[in-house]
Amino acid sequence: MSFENLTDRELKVLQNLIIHYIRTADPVGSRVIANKFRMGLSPATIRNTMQDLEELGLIKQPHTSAGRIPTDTGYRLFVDMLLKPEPLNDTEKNKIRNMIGANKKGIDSVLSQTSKILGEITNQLGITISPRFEEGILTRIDLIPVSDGKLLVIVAVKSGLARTILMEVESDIEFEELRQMELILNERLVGNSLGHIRKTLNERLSDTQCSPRLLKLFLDSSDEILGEQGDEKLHYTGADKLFSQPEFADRVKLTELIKLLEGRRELVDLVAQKTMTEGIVITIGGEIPINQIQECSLVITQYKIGNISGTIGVIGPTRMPYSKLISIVEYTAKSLTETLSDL
Amino acid sequence: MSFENLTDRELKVLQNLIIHYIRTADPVGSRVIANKFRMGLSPATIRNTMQDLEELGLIKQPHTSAGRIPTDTGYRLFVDMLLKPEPLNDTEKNKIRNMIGANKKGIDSVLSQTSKILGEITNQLGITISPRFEEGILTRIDLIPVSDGKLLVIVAVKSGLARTILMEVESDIEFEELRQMELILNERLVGNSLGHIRKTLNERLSDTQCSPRLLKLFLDSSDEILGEQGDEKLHYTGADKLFSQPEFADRVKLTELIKLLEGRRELVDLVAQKTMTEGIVITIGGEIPINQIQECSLVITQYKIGNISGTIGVIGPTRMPYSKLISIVEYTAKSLTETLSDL
DNA sequence: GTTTGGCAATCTCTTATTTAGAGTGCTAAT
DNA sequence: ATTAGCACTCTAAATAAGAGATTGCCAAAC
Repeated sequence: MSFENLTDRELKVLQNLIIHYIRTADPVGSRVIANKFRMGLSPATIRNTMQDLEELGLIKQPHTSAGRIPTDTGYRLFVDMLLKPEPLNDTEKNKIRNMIGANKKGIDSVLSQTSKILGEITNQLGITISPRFEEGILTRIDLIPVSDGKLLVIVAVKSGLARTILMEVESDIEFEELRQMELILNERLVGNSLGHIRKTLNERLSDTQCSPRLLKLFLDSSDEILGEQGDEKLHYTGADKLFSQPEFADRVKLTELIKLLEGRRELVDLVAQKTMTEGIVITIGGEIPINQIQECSLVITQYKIGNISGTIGVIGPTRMPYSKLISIVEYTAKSLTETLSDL
Repeated sequence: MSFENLTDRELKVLQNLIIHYIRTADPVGSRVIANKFRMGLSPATIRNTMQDLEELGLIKQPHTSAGRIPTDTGYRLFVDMLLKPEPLNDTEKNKIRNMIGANKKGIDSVLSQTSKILGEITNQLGITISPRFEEGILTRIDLIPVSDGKLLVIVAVKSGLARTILMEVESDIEFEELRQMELILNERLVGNSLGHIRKTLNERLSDTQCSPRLLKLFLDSSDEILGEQGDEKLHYTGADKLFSQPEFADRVKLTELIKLLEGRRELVDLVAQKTMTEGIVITIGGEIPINQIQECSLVITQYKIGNISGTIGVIGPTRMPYSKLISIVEYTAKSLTETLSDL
């Protein structure tokens, strides 16, 4: 359904209604809109307009004789057409930047810290997902024997990120054997993205004449080494913020949400998929393909470390202050990208 | 206060009361104890005994005309003297072992999985804390230049655990310089525990004649490299289990608990401290020095990986099935230790 | 043709009131 | 020492009553 021929008045009423509802969480009546927003119209007139909006499926009544609340469709229209992003003031910007910069002990801790900031200043659930290593361009592989029978594989990608994997090997592997393998790997793989390498690994290494057992080991563990999806780490902070929101008054919903968060996988997949594109992505209510959070919205965006990207954002009830959140998430991603390129 | 001169009857009544209360979460009245537990005494007699127990501070009434519930002291006595550990059956044992073994992609994922098991089969909040690296005996240090200006430090300790730290260095460090530093570090530090090394680092390296700038860098980053407290990772799973318990009916308590969990640090410190000793440690209610969870109990124990130890256990309301939990936590720790030494 | 005031109707939310039930503590009898 | 009996207390659930909000619609006003 297209809403292009909505009158100005209808748009204005919808906008005010949503703004007010986001603030108060109470169904909004015609009187409130007429008085609080000084539209120069009587409640009765507003009522008529509201009836129209309801017929269009943009707002609804929880029950007769309550005011109206926005539907998902209403929020969608609001977000797409009526929303004016609320810029951050300097205090807020500084707070974000300082908090992200405060703790530079590695990317993981920065991300954890970032989810905390997001949670804190948005009053929603802040989430961060670690970079999709797959996208990284391999710059180097090292094979280091540590203790007996252990081999440490170091996969370094552009922009200084590195992953280490500890592998089990037969204990009688010769140093020279390793050296040679290392050489071949670097020769043939460097410069490509891990994801690409993983897909084409067999061909790339097919005609080598290095140690067959090492080769086999490497091929067998390729998923682990090169990063098969599933190792993106999810950080979330601010669950307590959601608890105090009226939409989570229902214990069952709360429980479901926590289960989802603790399960991680499902959420990571969802978010990762939604954010293949650049810029802020907003997903509202039923647009989310996960049952447990269909009364929630997602505001997410990408951050970058080198040419690898990851995702940050917030989850909260559909009744969330989108205009503010967009600015916050955007700025936080920007700051995060900067901080990460620093280190 | 000592409770050594409690009569058999008093002990028995206390025991039954606690057992029943743990099951039902309802204050237990004299009738229930007299009838359900076939003590051969009338409710009136039980009432008298209960009055004694109340005077001793072992049980209390939520209000007149409710039954009694145990106090923290009561639980303590119960745990120390009256509890018969409930052995696991084979099904349970298998489930634990299989689930831990199912996912061997590195210690972190095993620990995460373990917290999940604990949560699931105890119906409490399962927690795991990663090994205290400090206790590890250094077997080797590698310094590997990765990209320009990045140095990867690999710290390997006994039992095949290794930690990697990515460091910033000046980009014109020579290979030979590194090699030499590496040699010296290995020579002087290997064989000691990281914690010990950290404390004595300055003396140990004082009279070396290796690259001064590398030395300085290393000394400056020693905390990061050798493991200053603070990097023990906390995994927890099963928060939703707690939500459905009546003791968390109060939203505020729930919120506080979540905040605590998300804060991590405080909980890690508490648990780590409680578990310096071997064996199961049970901490009940007010014995916990954290306000937010004073109506909770902790059942924790150590696991080992090589000679390094970490902690696992459960958190739940003081009204928890201690006798079962002890067995579960104990067996899980044992299985975990085995699994970890495998890999 | 819009817009508005008026008003009955509807529904929720809050607060009281009542009632039923459980458990205690005490006393007197066993 | 144990127990039956009983008045008393307090909670929890059910019911009732009342207050408040908002709507939809109609007829009047602009």
